[in-house]
Amino acid sequence: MRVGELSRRSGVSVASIKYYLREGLLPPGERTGPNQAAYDDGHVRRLRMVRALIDVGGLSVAATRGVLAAVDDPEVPLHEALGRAQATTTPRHAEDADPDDEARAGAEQALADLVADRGWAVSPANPAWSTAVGVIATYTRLGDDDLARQLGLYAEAMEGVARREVAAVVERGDRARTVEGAVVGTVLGDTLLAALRRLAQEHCSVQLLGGRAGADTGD
Amino acid sequence: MRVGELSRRSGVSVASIKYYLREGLLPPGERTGPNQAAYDDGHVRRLRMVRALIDVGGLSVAATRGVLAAVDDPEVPLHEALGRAQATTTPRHAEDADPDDEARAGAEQALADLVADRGWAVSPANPAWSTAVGVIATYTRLGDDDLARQLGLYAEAMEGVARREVAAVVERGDRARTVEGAVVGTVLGDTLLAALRRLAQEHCSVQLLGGRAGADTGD
DNA sequence: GCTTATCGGACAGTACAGCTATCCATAACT
DNA sequence: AGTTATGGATAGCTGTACTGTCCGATAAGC
Repeated sequence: MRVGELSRRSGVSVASIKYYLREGLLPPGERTGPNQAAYDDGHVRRLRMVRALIDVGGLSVAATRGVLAAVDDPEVPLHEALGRAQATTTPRHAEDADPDDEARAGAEQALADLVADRGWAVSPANPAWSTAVGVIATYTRLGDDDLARQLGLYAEAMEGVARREVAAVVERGDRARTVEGAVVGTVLGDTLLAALRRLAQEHCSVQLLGGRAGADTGD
Repeated sequence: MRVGELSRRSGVSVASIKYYLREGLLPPGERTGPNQAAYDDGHVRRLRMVRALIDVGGLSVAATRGVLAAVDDPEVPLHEALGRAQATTTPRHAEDADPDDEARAGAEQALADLVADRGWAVSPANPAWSTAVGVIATYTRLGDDDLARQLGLYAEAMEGVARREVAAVVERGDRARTVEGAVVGTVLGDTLLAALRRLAQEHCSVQLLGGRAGADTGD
């Protein structure tokens, strides 16, 4: 198939397909002549994945490229591919380490304690680590310590989720599909969890505060 | 205090403060002359909150303005303010309802079943509803049904989190602080939960797959 | 009282992301 | 043979989030 059909089948405009080709999100088609190329179902799949990561997962084009690179490279062992995919999907909050930042130091300690309590084997080099530290620090800086007190609860909930997710990922055969599924699951899972949290909040809020559900029309 | 000091105390440049004033994220200072105004600690707090929502929570300036509008309006009852804050912080995935979209219809059903199973009292008008439907539909469209099978787990985890969060919010006095805390908790909580999920995944992945932690340096 | 820094306000300009449009020589359908 | 589509390159567009510059007015230091 050529771009026209690829576009029709994927719902992505030809112009955007060309853009994704340029940006390396979509591998070039197989050449059938000096200026002619053919695409296959793999391209349709890939295109759908790109749109899912960008539109639903909210990744940037650059982050998407990073994720796909990890998915594609068969050299990389599974657990590392997952880690790398994770790393590229975790937005980096630079923060640039203000040396005497009390809030951040406290947050770092709080997270270290939490991890120790739960017996987690994690490395502070994981970008998620500094993201978490940043959030905790921000929260305490805003003068609210609720979130800090709920940290254990959050960690427990996420451990339960992660355990089942990792187990589900591991018990599969095909590496390519495994990595792909894990990546999509990680990225889309964030969005899904956030949405379910809001629905659960609405439910609990109705229960406790009475009245109608909170989120009528918004804006 | 005037802009210069406000800038120093908040770490936000004067130019950005002026921008936030123009965009209505920061209320104008109290006028002390035809072209002179004074700011107070409330402005410092507000500015910190703006940066937290934008930098850490990843909200756009427009979304931030919506959130703050809900926080500020004392007419709105608490549970509705929370809902509206929620609505504005839930990114709208337009989707524009393709009429015969099988995946979406199935996803809608799956979510309805889930909500019924758990006995949640939620309205499909909640923007989080259509976000969740969109994610589930995308997942099935990508040909993977793991996430769909994990839906119940996700919902359970989020219900546990939400129950404690709502309880924590309700038991406070001051309305303004309550709403503010809830908003910040909702927005920053998303980021924190995502980060903790990744850390938990790393831990579980190390346990199950052996080898080093997955997220060494990334990209 | 005079100088110099700072202020608020308005508006133009910048940087980047993510497309979108146009052009052109070739190739494919009809 | 003529219309339409293709690959490839490059220019342009739209939106977001600032940043820089200019202005006349004011405040602060001497």
